[in-house]
Amino acid sequence: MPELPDVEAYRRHLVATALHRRIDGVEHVSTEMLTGLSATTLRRKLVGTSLESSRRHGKYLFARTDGGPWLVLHFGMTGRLDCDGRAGGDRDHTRLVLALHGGCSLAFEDQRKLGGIWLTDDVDRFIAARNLGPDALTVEKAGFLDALHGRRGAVKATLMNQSIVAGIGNIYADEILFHARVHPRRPVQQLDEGARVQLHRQVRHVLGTAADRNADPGRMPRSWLLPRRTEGEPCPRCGGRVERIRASGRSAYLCPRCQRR
DNA sequence: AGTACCACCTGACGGC
DNA sequence: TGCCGTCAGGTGGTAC
Repeated sequence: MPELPDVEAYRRHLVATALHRRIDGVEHVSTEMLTGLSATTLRRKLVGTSLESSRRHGKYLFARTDGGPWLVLHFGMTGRLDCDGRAGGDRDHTRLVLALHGGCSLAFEDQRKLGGIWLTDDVDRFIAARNLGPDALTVEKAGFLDALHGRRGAVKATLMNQSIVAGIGNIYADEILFHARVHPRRPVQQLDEGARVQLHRQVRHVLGTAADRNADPGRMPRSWLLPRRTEGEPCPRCGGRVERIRASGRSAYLCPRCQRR
């Protein structure tokens, strides 16, 4: 599931459940998920500390220990963060568990192991090293226009390019383009200033709304494309038929009547 | 700079 | 029930 709204929901969940609790143990460490980091080091840096604050940039979640370093999580396609299920819902796919003093255990699960776990001393350097663009939820109009400036590619590929703007994935790219009434294959070049401003508005609106609803697909507005992501379903706006095409190597759903090429 | 394709890994689902 | 192809919300590399 994890695009920006999901990661933001995980961050809020972490803040509500796991901050300021001593980490008594680090369990179920999946070493395949660690890059440039051993399970021993991870344990040594985490046990006895507590998580004191959090950040998110695009699809990356950061949690700062009072010992200094930040724990970094990326959720790939199947990652989840859960602090309720004390026994952990999903032992098979659990990749990291922080046993918290007097509270729940914070469990990171990732069936397909496409996510990752890191430690970093400097979040901004971590972000820069990965070449991430501005965060899509918080980027201001000027920053967004800047990011699009001079781009010649298809608009959907551009929105999903994490080094241009960070946090938009396949599902929400479709949702944003549906609201902005732009066809996914439309070259960015062809969007005038007004269309770009509208696109920025929809980026913030769609991601913000989804995050506030915990990225729960069942809670998305009926006026959205998301509940209608199936070929032939009625467009919630015009009643036309939802179409599925291939765009930038992924499935794209759109309403061909609302989103002209 | 942009695109298309492959790989990573582990499934779920439909057709036969 | 088993086998096979296809698809899945991410990212990184390669080749053109």
